[in-house]
Amino acid sequence: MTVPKIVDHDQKRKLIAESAWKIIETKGIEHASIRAVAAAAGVSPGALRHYFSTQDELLLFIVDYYLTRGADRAKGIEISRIPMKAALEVVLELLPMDSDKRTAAGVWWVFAIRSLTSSALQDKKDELTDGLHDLSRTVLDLLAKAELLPSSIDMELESLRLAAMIEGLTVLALLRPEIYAPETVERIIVRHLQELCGHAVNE
Amino acid sequence: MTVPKIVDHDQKRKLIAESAWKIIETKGIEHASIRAVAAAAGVSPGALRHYFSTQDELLLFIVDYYLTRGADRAKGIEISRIPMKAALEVVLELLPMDSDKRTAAGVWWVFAIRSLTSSALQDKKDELTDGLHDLSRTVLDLLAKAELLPSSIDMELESLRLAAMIEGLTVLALLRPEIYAPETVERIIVRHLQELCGHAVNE
DNA sequence: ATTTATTTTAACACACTGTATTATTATAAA
DNA sequence: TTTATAATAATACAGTGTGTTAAAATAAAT
Repeated sequence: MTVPKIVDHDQKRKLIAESAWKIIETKGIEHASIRAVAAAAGVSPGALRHYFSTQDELLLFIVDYYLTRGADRAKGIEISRIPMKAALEVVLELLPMDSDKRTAAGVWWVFAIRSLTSSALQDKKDELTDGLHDLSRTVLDLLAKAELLPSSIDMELESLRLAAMIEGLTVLALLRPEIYAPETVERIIVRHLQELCGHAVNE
Repeated sequence: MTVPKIVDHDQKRKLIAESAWKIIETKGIEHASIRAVAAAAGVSPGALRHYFSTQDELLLFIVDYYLTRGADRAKGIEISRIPMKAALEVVLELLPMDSDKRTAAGVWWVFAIRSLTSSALQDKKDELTDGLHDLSRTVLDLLAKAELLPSSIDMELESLRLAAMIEGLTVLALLRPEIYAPETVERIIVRHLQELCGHAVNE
C-alpha cells in the first residue's frame, strides 16, 4: 500500500470556510455559491467539491466554525461578578449588536430555514437550538443562585420564554435595525430580566 | 382606439396565487418555482410572467393575499369579553398553532429573509412588522383599559418586547415543534401576559 | 366582414445555481 | 521506477429566475 500526497485537509477546509465567510460578510450569503467561494479561495469548483461534497456540508462547517464558536464564547466570558450584569452580558453576546454578530445572525437564519427541508442539517439545528435553550437556563440559574428569582418560578418555562425572547429580538433586530437598535434591545433585555426578578417596575 | 380581450387579470392573479399556495402547503415553498406554479395553475410560464413579471411580485401578492388577511382576522375577532382571555386569543391567532398558520409562518419567514436583499420587498416587510408591533400595542391597550396593567409600565418598550416574544415563538415553534408545542406556547404567552399584569407568580 | 390595436400567450435564449461524472495531475511509499 | 491514491480540473446535466421576441386571440372601429 502507498500513502500519497498528505495535504492538510482540515486546514484547507478552514481556508475555504473563511473565504466563504468573507463573501457572506460583504456580499451576503446568497452570493456564496460554490463557484464564487472556490474562486475566492483560489481553488477550482471541483477541488472545493473534493473537500465539501455538498453545499450543505460547507454550510454546516461554516456554522460550526463560526456560530458554535460564538456560542461557546458567550458561555465563557461571564466576567461580571454582579449576577444581573453577568446575565445581561451573556444574553447580549448572542444578539446582533455589532457587525460581526449581525453576519452570524444572518447565517444562522438562512441555515435554520434550510434545515426545515434538508435532513443533513437537522442535527446541527437541534444542537444550536438546544444550545440557546441551555444558555437561557444558565442565565436563569445564575440569577437563581444569587437568590434574585422568586422561588415559585417555573425554570423550564422561563428558559423557553427567554430563548424565544432572544430569538425574536435577533430576527427583529435584523429586519428593523432602526426600531430595534442596540440600545433598545438592551433595554428590552434588562426589562425582561428585572421582571423575572419580580420587579414589576424598574425606575 | 380598440379595447381587446378584457380578461379578469385580478381574478387570474388570485387563481395563480392559490395554485402557488397549494404547492407551498404540500411541497414547501422551495418548490414553488415559476415553472411549477405555472404548470399547477394551467398556464404557460410566459403567461404567468405576464401577470407577475417577477418572482418577488408573486411572493408579494401571496403574502398580501394570505398573511395580511390573517393579520386582519386576528384584529377582528376579539370575541372574549374577559380582557385577559381576549388578549391571549389575539396573540395566539398570530402563532403557528395549526397547519394553516404553520404554512403562513413559513412563508413569512422566507419572505423576511428575501426582504433583506430585495428592495422590492422592503415596503411590505415594514408594513408587516409594523402590523405586528401595532397588534402588540393593541393587546397592551386592551389590558390597560381594563386596568390590569401597572400604571408605571412603558407601553412602547413593552409592545416591542411582546412583538419580539411573538416573533421568537413563531420561529422556535417552526424549528422545534416538539419542544414548542401548542400547549407550551400558550403557557408561555399566558405567563408573559400575567407577568405584564404584575403577577410575579401565577398559581 | 374586414381591419386594427392591444392584450394574452408561447417559445426561446441567457446566465446563473448545485450536483455528478470523468479524466488528469501530483505525490509518497514500495 | 513503478504504483496506488489523493488532489485537482474539466465538463455535462438539470434546474432556477429573467429577458426578449414573436405569435395568437380578441374586441372595437371601419
